[in-house]
Amino acid sequence: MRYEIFRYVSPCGTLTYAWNGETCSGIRLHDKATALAGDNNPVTAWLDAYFDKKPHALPPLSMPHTPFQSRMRAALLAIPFGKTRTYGELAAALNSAPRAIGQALGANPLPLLIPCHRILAANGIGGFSCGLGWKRRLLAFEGVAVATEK
DNA sequence: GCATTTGTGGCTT
DNA sequence: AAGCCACAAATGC
Repeated sequence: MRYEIFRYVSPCGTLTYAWNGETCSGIRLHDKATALAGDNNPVTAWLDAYFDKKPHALPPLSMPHTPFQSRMRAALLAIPFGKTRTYGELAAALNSAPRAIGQALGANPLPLLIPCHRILAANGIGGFSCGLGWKRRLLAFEGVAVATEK
């Protein structure tokens, strides 16, 4: 399977994603030197819409590696724009445990497309797999005030 | 109140 | 099968 790394410049920074022509298999939130210029992929379209605060259907994503991530994905996608949930809430929704959620989210190969950045700790911002700075920027972009910051 | 510890539950490799 | 986790709630002080 051949895939290419594309680059997308967003208001929150530069990110790169792997697009094999059919599905998005992964996304990285740091610039990659070998990244190609972004093109009219569904992923780019989605990102464009997202950063324009417009609703848009997700591009074809490579299926999660585990069934639970599927549920998690659904739960995450259910979070409206600009809203956040806590790990505990999400855990309750998935009938799971907060730490497990963190683990699963951290291993999520598709951050941002699956809004894992909207998950905050009960009294903090929590963490982010691809750099906490991104999370803060994204939340700020969505107009979410993080309580923990001070 | 604040700091630390413990419990939890399951995901990832 | 063992380690790992981006939490949370409960104690101890």
